[in-house]
Amino acid sequence: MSSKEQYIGQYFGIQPQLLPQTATFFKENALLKNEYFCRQGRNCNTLSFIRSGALRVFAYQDGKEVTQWIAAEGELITDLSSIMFGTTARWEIQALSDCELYSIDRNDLNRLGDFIPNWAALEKTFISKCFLMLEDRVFSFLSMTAEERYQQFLVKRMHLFNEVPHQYIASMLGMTPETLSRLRNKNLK
Amino acid sequence: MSSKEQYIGQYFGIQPQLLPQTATFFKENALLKNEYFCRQGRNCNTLSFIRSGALRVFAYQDGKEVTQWIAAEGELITDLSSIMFGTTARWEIQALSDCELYSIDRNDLNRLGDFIPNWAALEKTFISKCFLMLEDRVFSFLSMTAEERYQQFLVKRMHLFNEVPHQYIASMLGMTPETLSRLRNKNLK
DNA sequence: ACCACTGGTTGATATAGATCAAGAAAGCAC
DNA sequence: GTGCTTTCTTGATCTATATCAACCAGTGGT
Repeated sequence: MSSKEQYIGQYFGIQPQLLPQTATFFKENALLKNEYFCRQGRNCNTLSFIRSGALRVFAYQDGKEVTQWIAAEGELITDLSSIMFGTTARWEIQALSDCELYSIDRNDLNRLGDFIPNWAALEKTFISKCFLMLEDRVFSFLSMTAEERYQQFLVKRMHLFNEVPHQYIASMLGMTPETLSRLRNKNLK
Repeated sequence: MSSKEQYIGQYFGIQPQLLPQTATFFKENALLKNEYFCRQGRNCNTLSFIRSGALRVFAYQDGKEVTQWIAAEGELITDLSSIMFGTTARWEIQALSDCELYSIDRNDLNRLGDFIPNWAALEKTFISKCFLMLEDRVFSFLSMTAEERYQQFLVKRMHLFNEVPHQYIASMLGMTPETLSRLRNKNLK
């Protein structure tokens, strides 16, 4: 089984016999560091598995960039509103490093339902899991200090520290780079 | 068309001719103030439209109650993880006032797919919208001050101020009741 | 009417984390 | 390597918001 098939199977729980056919819909492509996967206000018609590299989802607020999320190897990236509802994208999505992707466009994504019997249900399941993850994230802002969010991040996604600039991690965690730096320092001692 | 059918049609975009049959799955029931709709750690097998009243979704953190969400008239309430995946509930959900509900249980919810052709897709759409709402909420914690979140809340859900204790709204917005009180005071002048 | 209870306000103080500013390190180009 | 840019760290200060504490205003029960 190709790596591509493994990614897809893992994410959506597609029956093994349908995997090869499903996988043909996903095309390999690449992004160079700093290239945009998608621009706010334009359409984003692509959903991709990240085979290597990392991307950051952000938006501007009062002239500053606020990082909403960082997606890395083995994860999915898209602008959900655009891919699901055909709206313009809510987010800027930019490659933090050279990226290799397996990508499917909006039309093909919708066509998957034609031969995967329970495709809508699989999508529903997938989006529900994303919802629960965001629910946890909201709760972390309601109930935790910056230091606790940092600790939790260490446990869940420590590997990102070696892959992407810390300033973006700080922003994603709702703190300044200075605060993140101090927390790291404090924890090393 | 009954009010029940209107609620359901509005939320899920069900074809008018299927509405009466769909509506029969939803049973009217009521909760008294302070009664629990669902308890953390137990199963939550119900999804309900709120016909009147309000409920609060919360969890305990360090012995304190942290309010994740408040749902009011015209909105849906459930513990998504429990209803979707059959897990135990992540949240405590309690009536803030006497509530009238239209409720469907997990089995019937799954049975809706048997005669509503594109039911899974409708659910997918619904959950996606919830996801986008949470995305906005996360962004509000990343990029806004307590005062700005309060202002945004005023625009979106001001009516809740007259329906539920302010301490829960404060918690949901990620601030203390004292801070909310001061912000309100400041804005009246 | 009275008491008890819950919820809201106000003031004084404390503190986590932001901001501002200056260096230090680490990448990257040539 | 040498310089140039980007990122990270450290220190000094400031500020939004939390905490603690007292008090006040409703509301429901008896």
